[in-house]
Amino acid sequence: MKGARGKGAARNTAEALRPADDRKVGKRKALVDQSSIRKAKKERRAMKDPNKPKRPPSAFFVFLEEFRATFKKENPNVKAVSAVGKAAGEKWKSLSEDEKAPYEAKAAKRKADYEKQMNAYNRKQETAANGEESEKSKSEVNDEDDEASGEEGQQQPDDEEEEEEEEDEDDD
DNA sequence: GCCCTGATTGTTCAA
DNA sequence: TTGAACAATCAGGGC
Repeated sequence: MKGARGKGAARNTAEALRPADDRKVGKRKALVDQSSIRKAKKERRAMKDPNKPKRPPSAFFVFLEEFRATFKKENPNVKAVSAVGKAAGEKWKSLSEDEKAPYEAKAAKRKADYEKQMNAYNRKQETAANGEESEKSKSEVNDEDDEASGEEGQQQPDDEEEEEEEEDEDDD
């Protein structure tokens, strides 16, 4: 992970629907004005579970991954992500349904994978919650003599979901 | 030095 | 139903 991710632009989905020229006008300033929003976002990110599976890329993002490599090769001097994003967006729109199909297939696959991971994640969460609850009731029973017992008891079932998907590259 | 921004589209989730 | 958030990327700029 690169740590700070630029969710700034994407957050303006409504704005994103507007012409680019509209959008680039003092965007950052406006956002800086919304410091409270930023704060909230920060808090949200802070409390976000790092173990939670990341959202799967959409077909466009799958395409973008590939496009970036190509774009870099063809434009080694252009480093701005905004340029890549713009170019990718234009190219994406120019693609036919047929050309988009493989990316959509990949995205679907990733999505399926994501759902699996989410399942496992949710199960883990439930198990943890249950463990906590039983732990709570246990401590209610034990009341005051547990101090020494430690937390070894709540060993989570961890990786029962080995995620052995192994990417069977089926595209064309 | 750390954190945020920009630029894009599609998907997901919450209200 | 609608709209916000987030997924990747990384140079550059602000504080």
